[in-house]
Amino acid sequence: MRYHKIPDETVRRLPVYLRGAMHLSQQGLESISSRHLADLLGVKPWQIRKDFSYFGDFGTPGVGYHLESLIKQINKILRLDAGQKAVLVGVGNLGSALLAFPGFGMYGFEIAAAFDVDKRKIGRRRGGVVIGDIAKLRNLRRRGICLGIIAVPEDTTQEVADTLVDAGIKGILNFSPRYITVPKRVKVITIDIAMDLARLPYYMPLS
Amino acid sequence: MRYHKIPDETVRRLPVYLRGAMHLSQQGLESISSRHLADLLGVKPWQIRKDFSYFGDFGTPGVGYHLESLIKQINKILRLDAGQKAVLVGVGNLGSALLAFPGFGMYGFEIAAAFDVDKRKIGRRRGGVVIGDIAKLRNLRRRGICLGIIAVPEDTTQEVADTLVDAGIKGILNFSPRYITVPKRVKVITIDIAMDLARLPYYMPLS
DNA sequence: TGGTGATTGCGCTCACATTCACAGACAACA
DNA sequence: TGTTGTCTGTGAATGTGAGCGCAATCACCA
Repeated sequence: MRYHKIPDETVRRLPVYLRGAMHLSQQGLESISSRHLADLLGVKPWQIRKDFSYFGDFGTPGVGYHLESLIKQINKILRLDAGQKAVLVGVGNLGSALLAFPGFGMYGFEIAAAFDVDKRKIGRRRGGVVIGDIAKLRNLRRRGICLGIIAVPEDTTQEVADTLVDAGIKGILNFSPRYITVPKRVKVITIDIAMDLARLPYYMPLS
Repeated sequence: MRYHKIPDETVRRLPVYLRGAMHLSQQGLESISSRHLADLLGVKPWQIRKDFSYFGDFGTPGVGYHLESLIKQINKILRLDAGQKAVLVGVGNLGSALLAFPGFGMYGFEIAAAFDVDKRKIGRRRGGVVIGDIAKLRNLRRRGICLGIIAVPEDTTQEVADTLVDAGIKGILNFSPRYITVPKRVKVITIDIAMDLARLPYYMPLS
C-alpha cells in the first residue's frame, strides 16, 4: 500500500499515535505492539496496523513497533520535525489560555508571535511573547512563521484570515465559529467548541 | 428515509446548520434555500438537503426552508430545547476561558457549576458561578446537570471522569488529550487542540 | 385556474474507510 | 538449528457517507 494516497482519517489519527508513542517512550519502553498501543488509545489494533502500513514498514513481526523510530517517522510525515512556528491573533480569554497552553510544545510547536487590536494589551508580555499591534501584522514569512491561530470575535474572523493569508500564512487553526474563505492552497482547520458540546445531548440517554 | 438511522456525520453537521439558521434569522430573513445556506456555511447544497431529509420534510419546494421552524426542529432533534446545564471541572487557563466563553449561550447551554482542586480558587466567583471543591462534587443529578466539561491536567483526567460518572453525568466534553474509559452509556467527545494543530503542517504546501 | 420557475426530497452510484482473516516474518529458546 | 508462539502487513469483504440528477412539489402570477 506504500504508493497509495493517504486517507484523511489516517492523517487525523497520526497525532494520536504520536502522542501515545511519546507517552510510552517517556516511561522507558522500547517497543509496543499494535494491540497494547490500541488499548492505551482506545482504538482497534488493526486500525493502527492499517494506518501505519500506508507509509511502509514501521514494525517488526513478533515484537511490535520500535518507539523511537516510530516517533521519528510520524514526526517526519506530519512535518513536525522542523519545529513549526505559529502566530496567534486575538489575545482574549481563549487566546491567553492558548499562550499558556503547554500542549503545543510536545509536537514541536512554538507560538512565536501574538497580535491584538486592543491598545491596552499591545506591548504587554504574555506567555513569553510581546503582543503586537494587529495593524502591523506583516512579514511573518521572514520570521519563518507559517501557521496562524485565530482566536478573535466572530465578526472580524474573515478580515483576520485575509490578513494572515497576505502575510504568507499557509495553515490556519480557527477557533471562531464562522466559515472563512481562503485561497485553496491554505489549509483551514476549525475548532468550534460550542458546536462540539451541542451534539453531546443527542447521544445522551433520555433519562 | 425517515426511519433510517441518522449518520454520525449528519449529527455533527446539525449544529452548523443551526448556527447558520439562527444567524440568518437574526438578520430578519424568513426563509433560506439550501443553495444559499450552503454558500454561507461552506458546504454543498445537496449535503444539506440529504441531511435534512433524514428527519422528514423541513422545507418547501420552490421556497426553501422556513428559518423559524428549522431552528425549532434542529433544537428538538439535538435536545437543546430543554436548556442543558453543564459542570466545569478545572478552572485553569482553559477553564476560565470556557467560563467566559459567550458561545455556549446560543445553543441554550449554561455552565451551572465549576470545580477545582486549588484551595486558593475555591470559593471565588468566576463568570457567574462560585468555584466549588472538587472533593464535594456530588448530586449534580438533583440540580439537573447532565453534562460535564473536563479541563484539568492530563494526569488527573481519568479520575475526574470517574467522579463525573458517579455524580450522574451523561455526557462529557473532554479537553484533555488522554483517552478516558467510561461506561458505554456515557458519551465522550474529546477536543484535543494541539492534535488538530499537529495535522495542519501535513496539508501545507512545501514552500 | 393553468402555466412557469424555483427548490426540495430521495434513489442510485461511487468513493472512501473500517473490519477481518491469514500468510509471512521475526524473536526466543531448547 | 528447528520449533513455537507472537505480531506485522495487507488483500478482500463489508459498511458508511458523499455526490449527483431528476421527478415531485409549491408559490406566484396572469
